[in-house]
Amino acid sequence: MEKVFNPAEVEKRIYEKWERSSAFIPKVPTKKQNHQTTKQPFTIIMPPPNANDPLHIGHTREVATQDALIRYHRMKGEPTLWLPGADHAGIETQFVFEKKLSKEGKSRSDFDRNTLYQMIWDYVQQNMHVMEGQLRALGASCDWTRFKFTLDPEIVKIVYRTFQKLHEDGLVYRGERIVNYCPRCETAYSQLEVDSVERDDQLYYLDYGPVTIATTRPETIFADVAVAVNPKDKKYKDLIGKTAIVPIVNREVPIIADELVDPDFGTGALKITPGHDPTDFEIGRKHDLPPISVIDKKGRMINVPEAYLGLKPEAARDQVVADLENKGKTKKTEKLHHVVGVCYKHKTPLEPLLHEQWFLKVEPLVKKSLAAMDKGEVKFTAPRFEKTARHWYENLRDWNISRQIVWGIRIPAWRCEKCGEWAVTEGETPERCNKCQGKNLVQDPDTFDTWFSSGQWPFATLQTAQKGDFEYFYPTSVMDPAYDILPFWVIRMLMLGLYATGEVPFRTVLLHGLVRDKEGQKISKSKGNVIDPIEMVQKYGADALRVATIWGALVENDNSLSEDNVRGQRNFANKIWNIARFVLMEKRDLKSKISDLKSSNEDDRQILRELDSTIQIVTKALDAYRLNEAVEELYEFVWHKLADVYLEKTKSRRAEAQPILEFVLKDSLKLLHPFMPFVTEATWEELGEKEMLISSPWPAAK
RNA sequence: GGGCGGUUAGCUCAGCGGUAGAGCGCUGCAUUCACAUUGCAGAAGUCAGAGGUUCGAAUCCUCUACCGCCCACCA
Repeated sequence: MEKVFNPAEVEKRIYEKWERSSAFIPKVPTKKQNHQTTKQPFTIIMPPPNANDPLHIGHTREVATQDALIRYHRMKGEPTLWLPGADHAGIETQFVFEKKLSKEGKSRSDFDRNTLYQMIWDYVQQNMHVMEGQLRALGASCDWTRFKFTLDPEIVKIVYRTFQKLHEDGLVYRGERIVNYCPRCETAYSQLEVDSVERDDQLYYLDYGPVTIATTRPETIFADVAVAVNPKDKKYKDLIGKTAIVPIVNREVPIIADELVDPDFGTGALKITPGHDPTDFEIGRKHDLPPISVIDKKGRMINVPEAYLGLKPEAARDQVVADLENKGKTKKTEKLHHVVGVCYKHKTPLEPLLHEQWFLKVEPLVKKSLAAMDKGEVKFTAPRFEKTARHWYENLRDWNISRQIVWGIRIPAWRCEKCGEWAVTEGETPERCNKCQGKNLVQDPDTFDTWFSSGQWPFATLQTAQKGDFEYFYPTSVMDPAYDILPFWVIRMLMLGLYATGEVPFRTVLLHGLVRDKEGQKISKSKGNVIDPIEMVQKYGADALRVATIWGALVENDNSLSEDNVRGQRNFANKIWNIARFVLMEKRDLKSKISDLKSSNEDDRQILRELDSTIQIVTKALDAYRLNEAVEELYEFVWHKLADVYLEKTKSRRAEAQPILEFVLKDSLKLLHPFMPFVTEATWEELGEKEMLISSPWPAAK
């Protein structure tokens, strides 16, 4: 044995050995066996990383966490499945690709839809293997034979089917609504893809005849259809039912009453612009006032007097403000500090616009999800995340699932050009319109929101991986993404999983924290504190990096990663290796069994007692997802109790202690294996064991 | 404005009702006998503050002060 454990030399070989041996593939019992004494399966569907991106340090923690659970349950003899995959990450990936195009002086409009799609497809295929190679380098013991990509045809088919079912059940509808539209990205976003920034704007008090209204967006006055006041507001009581006059265009509009108006804001009178404001849209619908659009999808003024036509809204605002002042219609202005929605990609202000989209009616699905949580069918390891999930469900609005991009699953809906009726299918082009028999059907150019398809991931993967997988492995055991995608993904998986299968998609939700830098700062490119996991693996070994991401903080909490810590864990791996070197220096009795371990020596008895207690603590900690506790306990036992104390004491009676030393080392390797798979397997090899450690049984306390 | 957390040794964090813990860092000593990617010894904390519950509180409750994170259609 080398004096120092060299991870770079063994990791690749060991990973290949595991993979070749089919150790990652679960042994699914036959039905007959399953009725007897076979253990329950343990399943984790891996949150699919973005196919186009290399893994970041956060993925290391995710892999370390899930792989530890997977290896532990596998060693306990449960049929264990960890299903890997990749996500097409619609908007993210299309934007990265468009950036690349723009560097070449091109844009998406230079290509037709199919060409663009194919180009992105090729680009993603090129990069997908990077991520897979990195998962291997980290030691992820996932079942590659069941690998899935969110755009695999069989997955797409499932997504189509779900959409069609939702449509049939009336849970999905086509609606013209105010959506958050980014004129720069030329797509609409959902509630979740909107960031907020605080800003100072002018609040203009404008003369609308009998009333004065306050607005930050004077350029939208061309789209005004009413003025609204709160019905309880005494000062306007007599004006309700009368008319106000929109300045510049001198249009008469009704003065209406609606409780959505806050009497304490501005003058208590609100101009109603249903085409460009969500609240106004709602008020407009209640009062049967049709919306008018004066800003188009490229962010230009339309349907307005010549002087403003084609201007960007900001320019139009300046113009309108000037004209209002000339006409003496501006009563006063004041500064307003408020929050505006911006595009989460570019931070450009979003334009609330009318747009036809597919919406998912969320309420019935929310109800079922909450009920499943009430009944304990899904459990959160941290109560605070359950609170967050409930809070989300209670505030969720209908979900806009259409995106105006190419990269994704195209919505299987066709509109009849003749009568306007929509036909939704499981993917095949319909022959004719169901309503008018018209033959001219045009497919919706939009694609699904990525989260709509990934929300179906647990059942979509299992229904298409191998025959019988869904029946055997679903509902899965643990779902473990980072907590920051709880609202994007977890609550959607629960809703869609319950809807499509009638069962929860997972029994336990374990949400892990983020990896931060050594000062506890968030890791970001702009801060320049990114840590490349592969660089760390090459320098210190995968085991060291993995343990460092688990060490020191609860799974659910954020964890600071410092290179010092990684180095410390590398030292620990070396310590393990050197304990084995010490043990192997003595001639060995290969026949020694546990039953031979009756020793009257007090040191022997003590280390065996301590081993027992370690087994108990580690097992209990793993069952409770307290990985840091398990790892810290093992570190203490192996380094300080075994190496520093016991091993030193055996030096005076070396041969006699050999069976105990060997026994304790082997059990220690088993206990450490979920966390440090490479060094433990490499050491196990040196001990001359026939069976691989990955397939060895988990130790039991006496 | 709403929600969720945090405040424990220089740093990063465990502990969550019974005499303050870990890793890293720091200070001394040891020097090659498995490992210097080492060993031994050590310094270091009124557990944010104030009240309360309890025989007993870092741990439970209330309030206060800071610090985070998430959400939000007062135009």
